[in-house]
Amino acid sequence: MRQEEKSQEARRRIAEAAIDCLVELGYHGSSTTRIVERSGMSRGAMQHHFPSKQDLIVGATDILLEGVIRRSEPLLADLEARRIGFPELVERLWKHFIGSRRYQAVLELMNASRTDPELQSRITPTLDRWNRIIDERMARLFSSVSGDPSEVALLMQMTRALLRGLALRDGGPLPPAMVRRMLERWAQLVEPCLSWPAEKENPCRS
Amino acid sequence: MRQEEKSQEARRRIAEAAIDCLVELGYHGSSTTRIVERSGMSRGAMQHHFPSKQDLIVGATDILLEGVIRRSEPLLADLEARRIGFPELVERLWKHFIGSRRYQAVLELMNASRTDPELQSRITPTLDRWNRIIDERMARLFSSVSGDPSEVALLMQMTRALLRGLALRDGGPLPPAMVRRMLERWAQLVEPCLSWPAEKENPCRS
DNA sequence: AATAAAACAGTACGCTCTGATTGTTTTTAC
DNA sequence: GTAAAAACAATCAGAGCGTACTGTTTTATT
Repeated sequence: MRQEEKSQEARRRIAEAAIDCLVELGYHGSSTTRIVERSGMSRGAMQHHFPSKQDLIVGATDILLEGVIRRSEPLLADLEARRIGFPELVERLWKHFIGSRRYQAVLELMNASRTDPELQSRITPTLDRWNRIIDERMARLFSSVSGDPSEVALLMQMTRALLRGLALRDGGPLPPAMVRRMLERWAQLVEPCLSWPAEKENPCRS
Repeated sequence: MRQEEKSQEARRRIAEAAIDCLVELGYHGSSTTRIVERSGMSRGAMQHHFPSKQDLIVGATDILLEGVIRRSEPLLADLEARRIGFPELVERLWKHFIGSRRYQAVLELMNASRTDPELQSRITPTLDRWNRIIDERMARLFSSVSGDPSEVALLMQMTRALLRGLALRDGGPLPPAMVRRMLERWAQLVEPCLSWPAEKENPCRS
Protein backbone atom coordinates (compact mmCIF):
# COMPACT_ATOMS: atom_id res chain seq x y z
CA MET A 1 0.00 0.00 0.00
CA ARG A 2 1.72 3.16 -1.12
CA GLN A 3 -0.88 5.35 0.44
CA GLU A 4 -0.20 3.85 3.82
CA GLU A 5 3.42 4.88 3.83
CA LYS A 6 2.68 8.31 2.46
CA SER A 7 0.25 8.79 5.26
CA GLN A 8 2.75 7.68 7.85
CA GLU A 9 5.35 9.97 6.35
CA ALA A 10 2.96 12.91 6.68
CA ARG A 11 2.24 11.98 10.29
CA ARG A 12 5.94 11.76 10.96
CA ARG A 13 6.67 15.14 9.39
CA ILE A 14 4.03 16.89 11.45
CA ALA A 15 5.07 15.12 14.63
CA GLU A 16 8.72 16.04 14.05
CA ALA A 17 7.71 19.65 13.58
CA ALA A 18 5.84 19.45 16.86
CA ILE A 19 8.92 18.05 18.59
CA ASP A 20 11.08 20.84 17.16
CA CYS A 21 8.58 23.40 18.37
CA LEU A 22 8.58 21.88 21.83
CA VAL A 23 12.35 22.14 21.97
CA GLU A 24 12.56 25.68 20.65
CA LEU A 25 9.36 27.35 21.80
CA GLY A 26 8.33 25.22 24.76
CA TYR A 27 4.93 23.72 25.33
CA HIS A 28 3.03 26.95 25.73
CA GLY A 29 4.61 28.42 22.61
CA SER A 30 3.79 25.46 20.41
CA SER A 31 0.51 26.36 18.80
CA THR A 32 -0.93 24.20 16.06
CA THR A 33 -0.44 27.09 13.66
CA ARG A 34 3.29 27.32 14.26
CA ILE A 35 3.66 23.56 14.20
CA VAL A 36 1.87 23.17 10.90
CA GLU A 37 3.78 26.10 9.41
CA ARG A 38 7.07 24.54 10.36
CA SER A 39 6.02 21.18 8.97
CA GLY A 40 5.27 22.72 5.59
CA MET A 41 1.88 21.00 5.54
CA SER A 42 -1.54 22.52 5.47
CA ARG A 43 -4.03 22.89 8.26
CA GLY A 44 -6.27 20.36 6.55
CA ALA A 45 -3.55 17.74 6.46
CA MET A 46 -2.93 18.15 10.13
CA GLN A 47 -6.64 18.09 10.83
CA HIS A 48 -6.87 14.82 8.96
CA HIS A 49 -4.04 13.05 10.70
CA PHE A 50 -4.49 14.61 14.13
CA PRO A 51 -8.12 15.62 14.72
CA SER A 52 -7.32 17.56 17.88
CA LYS A 53 -4.28 19.13 19.47
CA GLN A 54 -4.29 16.47 22.15
CA ASP A 55 -4.02 13.86 19.42
CA LEU A 56 -1.13 15.76 17.90
CA ILE A 57 0.76 16.07 21.16
CA VAL A 58 0.13 12.45 22.05
CA GLY A 59 1.17 11.34 18.58
CA ALA A 60 4.36 13.38 18.79
CA THR A 61 5.01 11.91 22.23
CA ASP A 62 4.71 8.36 20.94
CA ILE A 63 7.03 9.03 18.01
CA LEU A 64 9.50 10.79 20.26
CA LEU A 65 9.64 8.12 22.94
CA GLU A 66 9.45 5.20 20.53
CA GLY A 67 12.45 6.75 18.80
CA VAL A 68 14.26 6.86 22.11
CA ILE A 69 13.54 3.18 22.74
CA ARG A 70 14.48 2.18 19.22
CA ARG A 71 17.74 4.09 19.26
CA SER A 72 18.72 2.75 22.65
CA GLU A 73 18.67 -0.85 21.43
CA PRO A 74 22.01 -0.79 19.59
CA LEU A 75 23.65 1.13 22.41
CA LEU A 76 22.52 -1.42 24.97
CA ALA A 77 23.53 -4.29 22.73
CA ASP A 78 26.97 -2.74 22.29
CA LEU A 79 27.18 -2.32 26.01
CA GLU A 80 26.58 -6.00 26.59
CA ALA A 81 28.87 -7.13 23.83
CA ARG A 82 31.84 -5.01 24.89
CA ARG A 83 31.29 -5.35 28.61
CA ILE A 84 31.50 -1.64 29.02
CA GLY A 85 31.93 -0.16 32.47
CA PHE A 86 29.54 2.01 34.45
CA PRO A 87 31.33 5.32 33.79
CA GLU A 88 31.04 4.87 30.06
CA LEU A 89 27.39 3.90 30.43
CA VAL A 90 26.65 7.11 32.27
CA GLU A 91 28.51 9.14 29.68
CA ARG A 92 26.58 7.59 26.83
CA LEU A 93 23.26 7.87 28.59
CA TRP A 94 23.94 11.56 28.85
CA LYS A 95 25.39 12.11 25.42
CA HIS A 96 22.81 10.20 23.43
CA PHE A 97 19.66 10.60 25.48
CA ILE A 98 19.11 12.74 28.52
CA GLY A 99 21.65 15.39 27.58
CA SER A 100 20.56 15.51 23.97
CA ARG A 101 18.59 18.25 22.33
CA ARG A 102 15.51 16.11 21.83
CA TYR A 103 15.24 15.31 25.51
CA GLN A 104 14.23 18.91 26.07
CA ALA A 105 10.98 18.01 24.32
CA VAL A 106 10.55 15.08 26.69
CA LEU A 107 11.04 17.45 29.60
CA GLU A 108 8.38 19.77 28.23
CA LEU A 109 5.98 16.88 27.89
CA MET A 110 6.73 15.46 31.32
CA ASN A 111 6.19 18.86 32.84
CA ALA A 112 2.98 19.50 30.93
CA SER A 113 1.63 16.07 31.78
CA ARG A 114 1.83 16.85 35.48
CA THR A 115 -1.23 19.06 35.20
CA ASP A 116 -2.81 17.30 32.21
CA PRO A 117 -4.18 13.90 33.27
CA GLU A 118 -5.05 12.79 29.76
CA LEU A 119 -1.57 13.51 28.49
CA GLN A 120 -0.09 11.86 31.56
CA SER A 121 -2.01 8.67 30.99
CA ARG A 122 -0.51 8.45 27.53
CA ILE A 123 3.05 9.41 28.45
CA THR A 124 3.52 7.39 31.60
CA PRO A 125 3.35 3.90 30.08
CA THR A 126 5.90 4.66 27.36
CA LEU A 127 8.24 6.34 29.80
CA ASP A 128 7.94 3.48 32.26
CA ARG A 129 8.61 1.04 29.47
CA TRP A 130 11.88 2.74 28.58
CA ASN A 131 12.92 2.77 32.22
CA ARG A 132 12.07 -0.90 32.58
CA ILE A 133 14.06 -1.81 29.48
CA ILE A 134 17.14 -0.06 30.78
CA ASP A 135 16.73 -1.47 34.26
CA GLU A 136 16.43 -5.01 32.93
CA ARG A 137 19.51 -4.67 30.78
CA MET A 138 21.42 -3.20 33.66
CA ALA A 139 20.38 -5.99 35.94
CA ARG A 140 21.78 -8.37 33.36
CA LEU A 141 25.02 -6.41 33.03
CA PHE A 142 25.75 -5.62 36.61
CA SER A 143 24.94 -7.06 39.94
CA SER A 144 25.13 -5.53 43.36
CA VAL A 145 27.99 -6.42 45.64
CA SER A 146 25.50 -6.52 48.47
CA GLY A 147 23.64 -9.31 46.74
CA ASP A 148 20.38 -7.43 46.76
CA PRO A 149 19.00 -7.41 43.22
CA SER A 150 16.85 -4.34 43.83
CA GLU A 151 20.04 -2.44 44.58
CA VAL A 152 20.96 -2.19 40.91
CA ALA A 153 17.52 -0.86 40.02
CA LEU A 154 17.78 1.70 42.79
CA LEU A 155 21.12 2.94 41.54
CA MET A 156 19.82 3.15 38.02
CA GLN A 157 16.83 5.18 39.17
CA MET A 158 19.18 7.49 40.99
CA THR A 159 21.33 7.80 37.89
CA ARG A 160 18.34 8.73 35.80
CA ALA A 161 17.18 11.23 38.40
CA LEU A 162 20.60 12.89 38.48
CA LEU A 163 20.80 13.18 34.70
CA ARG A 164 17.25 14.50 34.59
CA GLY A 165 18.16 17.12 37.12
CA LEU A 166 21.15 18.12 35.01
CA ALA A 167 19.04 18.36 31.86
CA LEU A 168 16.62 20.63 33.69
CA ARG A 169 19.24 23.09 34.79
CA ASP A 170 18.35 25.72 37.33
CA GLY A 171 20.00 29.10 37.19
CA GLY A 172 22.60 29.73 34.54
CA PRO A 173 23.44 27.12 31.91
CA LEU A 174 25.82 24.52 33.27
CA PRO A 175 29.11 24.50 31.39
CA PRO A 176 29.69 21.13 29.69
CA ALA A 177 32.94 20.70 31.57
CA MET A 178 31.06 20.94 34.84
CA VAL A 179 28.53 18.39 33.66
CA ARG A 180 31.31 16.03 32.70
CA ARG A 181 32.90 16.43 36.10
CA MET A 182 29.63 15.54 37.79
CA LEU A 183 29.06 12.52 35.62
CA GLU A 184 32.57 11.27 36.30
CA ARG A 185 32.21 11.86 40.00
CA TRP A 186 28.89 10.04 40.07
CA ALA A 187 30.30 7.05 38.23
CA GLN A 188 33.22 7.03 40.61
CA LEU A 189 30.90 6.94 43.60
CA VAL A 190 28.63 4.23 42.26
CA GLU A 191 31.09 1.92 40.54
CA PRO A 192 32.34 0.26 43.73
CA CYS A 193 28.77 -0.81 44.47
CA LEU A 194 28.45 -2.72 41.23
CA SER A 195 30.20 -5.79 40.00
CA TRP A 196 30.28 -7.66 36.72
CA PRO A 197 28.73 -11.02 37.45
CA ALA A 198 31.54 -13.51 38.01
CA GLU A 199 34.30 -11.16 37.05
CA LYS A 200 35.47 -8.79 39.70
CA GLU A 201 34.20 -8.13 43.17
CA ASN A 202 34.72 -4.62 44.48
CA PRO A 203 33.48 -3.95 47.95
CA CYS A 204 30.89 -1.23 48.07
CA ARG A 205 31.80 0.21 51.41
CA SER A 206 34.87 -0.16 53.44
CA MET B 1 2.54 54.45 55.75
CA ARG B 2 -0.54 52.34 56.03
CA GLN B 3 -1.17 52.44 52.33
CA GLU B 4 2.22 51.01 51.66
CA GLU B 5 1.57 47.85 53.63
CA LYS B 6 -1.90 47.44 52.23
CA SER B 7 -0.41 47.64 48.80
CA GLN B 8 2.20 45.08 49.59
CA GLU B 9 -0.43 42.81 51.07
CA ALA B 10 -2.42 43.01 47.84
CA ARG B 11 0.66 42.25 45.80
CA ARG B 12 1.39 39.30 48.02
CA ARG B 13 -2.13 37.92 47.78
CA ILE B 14 -2.11 38.04 44.01
CA ALA B 15 1.36 36.58 43.78
CA GLU B 16 0.40 33.75 46.13
CA ALA B 17 -2.61 33.01 43.96
CA ALA B 18 -0.30 32.90 40.96
CA ILE B 19 1.98 30.45 42.75
CA ASP B 20 -0.97 28.24 43.66
CA CYS B 21 -2.14 28.27 40.06
CA LEU B 22 1.33 27.33 38.86
CA VAL B 23 1.34 24.36 41.21
CA GLU B 24 -2.15 23.18 40.37
CA LEU B 25 -2.69 24.19 36.76
CA GLY B 26 0.83 24.52 35.43
CA TYR B 27 2.24 27.45 33.53
CA HIS B 28 0.06 27.15 30.49
CA GLY B 29 -3.08 26.79 32.58
CA SER B 30 -2.40 29.86 34.69
CA SER B 31 -4.23 32.66 32.93
CA THR B 32 -4.52 36.05 34.55
CA THR B 33 -8.26 35.49 34.81
CA ARG B 34 -7.92 32.35 36.88
CA ILE B 35 -5.18 33.84 39.00
CA VAL B 36 -7.17 36.93 39.86
CA GLU B 37 -10.30 34.88 40.54
CA ARG B 38 -8.40 32.72 42.98
CA SER B 39 -6.90 35.76 44.66
CA GLY B 40 -10.33 37.19 45.33
CA MET B 41 -9.26 40.52 43.88
CA SER B 42 -10.53 42.33 40.85
CA ARG B 43 -8.96 42.63 37.46
CA GLY B 44 -8.33 46.30 38.07
CA ALA B 45 -6.40 45.64 41.25
CA MET B 46 -4.18 43.20 39.44
CA GLN B 47 -3.77 45.60 36.57
CA HIS B 48 -2.66 48.24 39.01
CA HIS B 49 -0.08 46.16 40.82
CA PHE B 50 1.09 44.11 37.86
CA PRO B 51 0.64 46.03 34.59
CA SER B 52 1.36 42.99 32.41
CA LYS B 53 1.37 39.25 32.80
CA GLN B 54 5.15 39.23 32.59
CA ASP B 55 5.22 41.57 35.58
CA LEU B 56 2.89 39.27 37.45
CA ILE B 57 4.93 36.16 36.75
CA VAL B 58 8.18 37.90 37.56
CA GLY B 59 6.68 39.34 40.74
CA ALA B 60 5.43 35.93 41.80
CA THR B 61 8.84 34.48 41.02
CA ASP B 62 10.57 37.01 43.24
CA ILE B 63 8.19 36.41 46.12
CA LEU B 64 8.46 32.64 45.69
CA LEU B 65 12.23 32.52 45.58
CA GLU B 66 12.74 35.20 48.20
CA GLY B 67 10.53 33.08 50.44
CA VAL B 68 12.73 30.10 49.78
CA ILE B 69 15.83 32.06 50.71
CA ARG B 70 14.22 33.57 53.78
CA ARG B 71 12.94 30.23 55.05
CA SER B 72 16.25 28.51 54.51
CA GLU B 73 18.05 30.86 56.89
CA PRO B 74 16.87 29.27 60.17
CA LEU B 75 17.40 25.80 58.79
CA LEU B 76 20.98 26.59 57.82
CA ALA B 77 21.60 28.27 61.15
CA ASP B 78 20.26 25.24 62.97
CA LEU B 79 22.47 23.08 60.85
CA GLU B 80 25.56 24.97 61.89
CA ALA B 81 24.57 25.15 65.53
CA ARG B 82 23.81 21.48 65.92
CA ARG B 83 26.55 20.22 63.64
CA ILE B 84 24.13 18.10 61.74
CA GLY B 85 25.40 15.42 59.40
CA PHE B 86 25.08 15.20 55.66
CA PRO B 87 22.23 12.64 55.63
CA GLU B 88 20.03 14.87 57.69
CA LEU B 89 20.90 17.84 55.50
CA VAL B 90 19.76 15.96 52.41
CA GLU B 91 16.57 14.88 54.13
CA ARG B 92 15.74 18.42 55.18
CA LEU B 93 16.63 19.88 51.82
CA TRP B 94 14.11 17.50 50.33
CA LYS B 95 11.42 17.83 52.95
CA HIS B 96 11.40 21.60 53.25
CA PHE B 97 12.39 22.73 49.78
CA ILE B 98 12.87 20.66 46.68
CA GLY B 99 10.36 17.99 47.64
CA SER B 100 7.81 20.50 48.86
CA ARG B 101 4.61 21.42 47.11
CA ARG B 102 5.78 24.95 46.34
CA TYR B 103 8.83 23.74 44.50
CA GLN B 104 6.52 22.52 41.75
CA ALA B 105 5.93 26.17 40.96
CA VAL B 106 9.67 26.74 40.77
CA LEU B 107 9.91 23.84 38.34
CA GLU B 108 7.20 25.38 36.18
CA LEU B 109 9.03 28.68 36.14
CA MET B 110 12.42 27.14 35.43
CA ASN B 111 10.92 25.20 32.58
CA ALA B 112 9.07 28.18 31.16
CA SER B 113 12.14 30.37 31.44
CA ARG B 114 14.06 28.07 29.12
CA THR B 115 12.14 29.45 26.15
CA ASP B 116 11.38 32.87 27.62
CA PRO B 117 14.55 34.99 27.77
CA GLU B 118 12.97 37.83 29.69
CA LEU B 119 11.70 35.50 32.39
CA GLN B 120 15.02 33.72 32.46
CA SER B 121 16.95 36.92 33.03
CA ARG B 122 14.82 37.57 36.09
CA ILE B 123 14.84 34.06 37.48
CA THR B 124 18.48 33.15 37.02
CA PRO B 125 20.01 35.67 39.45
CA THR B 126 17.69 34.74 42.31
CA LEU B 127 18.17 31.05 41.71
CA ASP B 128 21.93 31.44 41.52
CA ARG B 129 21.85 33.46 44.71
CA TRP B 130 20.09 30.66 46.59
CA ASN B 131 22.56 28.14 45.26
CA ARG B 132 25.48 30.32 46.27
CA ILE B 133 24.09 30.81 49.76
CA ILE B 134 23.78 27.08 50.29
CA ASP B 135 27.15 26.37 48.76
CA GLU B 136 28.84 28.90 51.00
CA ARG B 137 27.23 27.52 54.14
CA MET B 138 28.14 24.03 53.12
CA ALA B 139 31.71 25.01 52.49
CA ARG B 140 31.75 26.36 56.03
CA LEU B 141 30.18 23.22 57.47
CA PHE B 142 32.03 20.55 55.59
CA SER B 143 35.34 20.22 53.88
CA SER B 144 36.52 17.70 51.38
CA VAL B 145 38.81 14.93 52.49
CA SER B 146 40.73 15.42 49.28
CA GLY B 147 41.54 18.95 50.32
CA ASP B 148 40.09 20.44 47.16
CA PRO B 149 37.63 23.17 48.19
CA SER B 150 35.72 23.00 44.89
CA GLU B 151 34.92 19.39 45.72
CA VAL B 152 32.30 20.37 48.27
CA ALA B 153 30.62 22.69 45.79
CA LEU B 154 30.61 19.96 43.19
CA LEU B 155 28.94 17.50 45.53
CA MET B 156 26.36 20.08 46.50
CA GLN B 157 25.57 20.77 42.87
CA MET B 158 25.14 17.06 42.33
CA THR B 159 22.89 16.83 45.36
CA ARG B 160 20.71 19.61 44.05
CA ALA B 161 20.59 18.01 40.60
CA LEU B 162 19.53 14.69 42.07
CA LEU B 163 16.76 16.22 44.16
CA ARG B 164 15.60 18.28 41.19
CA GLY B 165 15.42 15.13 39.14
CA LEU B 166 13.35 13.48 41.84
CA ALA B 167 10.98 16.43 42.05
CA LEU B 168 10.46 16.26 38.30
CA ARG B 169 9.45 12.66 38.25
CA ASP B 170 9.23 10.84 34.97
CA GLY B 171 6.69 8.08 34.53
CA GLY B 172 4.50 7.16 37.47
CA PRO B 173 4.69 9.04 40.76
CA LEU B 174 7.58 7.86 42.88
CA PRO B 175 6.43 6.35 46.17
CA PRO B 176 7.78 8.32 49.12
CA ALA B 177 9.47 5.24 50.49
CA MET B 178 11.46 4.93 47.26
CA VAL B 179 12.45 8.57 47.45
CA ARG B 180 13.63 8.10 51.00
CA ARG B 181 15.67 5.09 50.00
CA MET B 182 17.37 7.11 47.28
CA LEU B 183 18.12 10.02 49.56
CA GLU B 184 19.59 7.69 52.17
CA ARG B 185 21.65 5.90 49.57
CA TRP B 186 22.94 9.16 48.19
CA ALA B 187 23.93 10.43 51.61
CA GLN B 188 25.64 7.11 52.26
CA LEU B 189 27.67 7.45 49.08
CA VAL B 190 28.70 11.05 49.62
CA GLU B 191 29.29 11.17 53.35
CA PRO B 192 32.71 9.48 53.24
CA CYS B 193 33.90 12.26 50.91
CA LEU B 194 33.11 14.98 53.44
CA SER B 195 34.57 15.75 56.79
CA TRP B 196 33.72 18.15 59.58
CA PRO B 197 36.65 20.51 59.78
CA ALA B 198 38.91 19.33 62.56
CA GLU B 199 36.59 16.68 63.83
CA LYS B 200 36.64 13.42 62.00
CA GLU B 201 38.48 12.37 58.91
CA ASN B 202 36.79 9.70 56.83
CA PRO B 203 38.64 8.63 53.76
CA CYS B 204 36.65 9.19 50.62
CA ARG B 205 37.88 6.26 48.67
CA SER B 206 39.52 3.07 49.78
C1' DA C 1 -13.17 3.37 -16.53
C1' DA C 2 -16.05 4.56 -12.68
C1' DT C 3 -16.89 5.08 -8.07
C1' DA C 4 -15.68 5.46 -3.32
C1' DA C 5 -12.61 6.69 0.02
C1' DA C 6 -8.66 8.71 1.75
C1' DA C 7 -5.50 12.70 1.79
C1' DC C 8 -4.93 17.36 1.46
C1' DA C 9 -6.03 22.56 1.13
C1' DG C 10 -8.13 26.81 2.64
C1' DT C 11 -11.53 29.44 5.05
C1' DA C 12 -14.57 30.74 8.76
C1' DC C 13 -16.36 30.64 13.32
C1' DG C 14 -16.46 30.66 18.31
C1' DC C 15 -13.86 30.96 22.29
C1' DT C 16 -10.44 32.57 25.59
C1' DC C 17 -6.80 35.40 26.78
C1' DT C 18 -4.40 39.73 27.35
C1' DG C 19 -3.92 44.54 27.64
C1' DA C 20 -6.26 48.94 27.53
C1' DT C 21 -9.78 52.16 29.04
C1' DT C 22 -12.97 54.40 31.86
C1' DG C 23 -15.22 55.00 36.23
C1' DT C 24 -15.38 54.67 41.44
C1' DT C 25 -13.65 54.48 46.09
C1' DT C 26 -10.12 55.14 49.50
C1' DT C 27 -6.02 57.17 51.29
C1' DT C 28 -2.52 60.77 51.70
C1' DA C 29 -0.82 65.59 51.65
C1' DC C 30 -1.28 70.44 52.26
C1' DG D 1 -11.41 70.21 54.34
C1' DT D 2 -10.05 69.78 49.94
C1' DA D 3 -7.32 68.37 46.14
C1' DA D 4 -4.39 64.95 44.32
C1' DA D 5 -2.86 60.46 43.97
C1' DA D 6 -3.18 55.80 44.75
C1' DA D 7 -6.05 51.61 44.85
C1' DC D 8 -9.64 49.18 43.14
C1' DA D 9 -13.68 47.85 39.99
C1' DA D 10 -15.80 46.73 35.61
C1' DT D 11 -16.04 46.60 30.83
C1' DC D 12 -14.22 46.44 26.09
C1' DA D 13 -11.55 45.65 21.93
C1' DG D 14 -8.00 43.17 19.49
C1' DA D 15 -5.34 39.04 18.77
C1' DG D 16 -4.51 34.32 18.69
C1' DC D 17 -6.03 29.91 19.37
C1' DG D 18 -8.36 25.41 18.24
C1' DT D 19 -11.59 23.24 15.50
C1' DA D 20 -15.40 22.62 12.35
C1' DC D 21 -16.56 22.99 7.69
C1' DT D 22 -16.43 22.94 2.57
C1' DG D 23 -13.93 22.09 -1.54
C1' DT D 24 -10.15 19.78 -4.30
C1' DT D 25 -6.86 16.32 -5.46
C1' DT D 26 -4.96 11.76 -5.18
C1' DT D 27 -5.27 6.85 -4.48
C1' DA D 28 -7.57 2.35 -4.22
C1' DT D 29 -11.23 -0.80 -5.65
C1' DT D 30 -14.13 -3.30 -8.87
